[in-house]
Amino acid sequence: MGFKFETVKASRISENIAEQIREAILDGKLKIGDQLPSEKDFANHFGVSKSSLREAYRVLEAYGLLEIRQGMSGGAFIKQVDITTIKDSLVNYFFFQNPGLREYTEIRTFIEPQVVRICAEKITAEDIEYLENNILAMEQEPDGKNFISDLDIAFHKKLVDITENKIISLVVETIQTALINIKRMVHTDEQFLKMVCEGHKKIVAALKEHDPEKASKAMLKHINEVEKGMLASKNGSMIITEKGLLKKSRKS
Amino acid sequence: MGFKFETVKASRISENIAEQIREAILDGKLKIGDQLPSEKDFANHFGVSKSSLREAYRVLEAYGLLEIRQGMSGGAFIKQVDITTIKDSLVNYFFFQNPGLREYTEIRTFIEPQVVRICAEKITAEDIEYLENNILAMEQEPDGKNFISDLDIAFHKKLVDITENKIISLVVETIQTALINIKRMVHTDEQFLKMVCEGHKKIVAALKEHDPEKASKAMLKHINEVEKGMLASKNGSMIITEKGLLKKSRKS
DNA sequence: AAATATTAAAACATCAGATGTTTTAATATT
DNA sequence: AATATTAAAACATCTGATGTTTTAATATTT
Repeated sequence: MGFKFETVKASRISENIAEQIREAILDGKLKIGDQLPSEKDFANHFGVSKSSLREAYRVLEAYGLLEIRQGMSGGAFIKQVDITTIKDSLVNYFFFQNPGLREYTEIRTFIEPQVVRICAEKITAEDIEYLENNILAMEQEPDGKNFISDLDIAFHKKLVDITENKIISLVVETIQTALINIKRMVHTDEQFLKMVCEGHKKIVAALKEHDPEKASKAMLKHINEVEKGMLASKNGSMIITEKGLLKKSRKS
Repeated sequence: MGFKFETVKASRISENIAEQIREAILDGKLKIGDQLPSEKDFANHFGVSKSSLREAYRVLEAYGLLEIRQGMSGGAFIKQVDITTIKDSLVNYFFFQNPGLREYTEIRTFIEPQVVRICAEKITAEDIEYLENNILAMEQEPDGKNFISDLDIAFHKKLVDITENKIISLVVETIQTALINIKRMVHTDEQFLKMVCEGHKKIVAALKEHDPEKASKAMLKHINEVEKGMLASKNGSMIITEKGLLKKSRKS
């Protein structure tokens, strides 16, 4: 025939309803905070059973578009999709894709040096103060643990936020979160922590001088050092490799 | 208290079940293609009603982790999350974030010039043939329409795929898709189309010479030209601006 | 009068069981 | 051998009952 038809999925009532509501949101007909009718009323309105409507609500809730509250003044309310929902679905997606550490590092080396280039121009005194406090906190942390990870995420997130680019924010934050999950599995020693702090310090120093080139180079160096550090570190059951990311070497 | 407790959400049976299954997948206990018990059996196993189990299945389906088929040898099967699921959730997310055209262009200028830099080294004769055919097809297309968009996506996707970086692929493909949706709303004239083709040609030419620097510059120029072109184009009801992306100017 | 306790109602959460629809494998028919 | 029929497994939907949460209104106590 020279072309292919799209595959059609048998329409399920709940899907139909969920899609109608989603489209109403995307068309601007339903706004954040708007309350949908109660299960009973809405089911009647659509002429379907409560179960079908409830399934539609569950799906929209999974999309992050709906918040459902129990109780007297409860109900179904349109909600802004939050970044956690997105991160979760990316976790699901990347679980099957299983990117290598190299892939994470590569995209970071593309984006983050450019990010700090912009930061070098736009950064304010308060931003710098925030970053310096962040580094101090990281240094004073007795023995790493996961609190460090949060500080690390916060550091890179702060820089990205300065660019005021929501897409870049999402991308960097997501990668950062994924990397942290890997880091948690390996033993990050004193030396690794020191290396991270030093890297961050040099970046901030360059930003203080409003030197884009210097900041960019410092960031690039930092990212590559972190990768090297992660490849070097290991613990009993996990190994991080460039490809395959992490393999359980445990024989159970 | 010096710290904050996490907010707890009242546990719903369906959520509990969905999370258990999701974790089994992420733990590798359930593999792609594995079939879950039938609604009846699994509900019995959990000691819950069929409706609760069905709601859990709906949620997992929304996550893209489950495929449910009707019929005799049907049932619930573990599925690899596909990119469409992710794109859809990003559409939901960005609907509320509403990034400006500038933000899309900016991250493209970060990533894609670097992508072609890698391509300049790794590209094969077949790749080049594919890209050249893509450009030819685009030129021969009588009057734009949306077929062009698919070719445009395919062109950039091909380049990204050469890098063999699944994360970059996802990011670029998602941005490309989002941009296409915007492009569809404005009138892209003959001139715009020609500009895109010329841009693509120059990129391919540089790749043929395996010149990373040249390819990178050509890509950067192309991306910026496309942005300029989109800002210039308009139709009756839509205007594209750097910020706010697109506004309906229709007074209804 | 103010603080506290009780109560009622709205809305979701769950359950149980009946009925319908889809899909496929097995069987029967041509 | 090809086609048509049938049976069964599994999901899809419906109905209606009961339980749980939450809040607002009311009553009670101090």
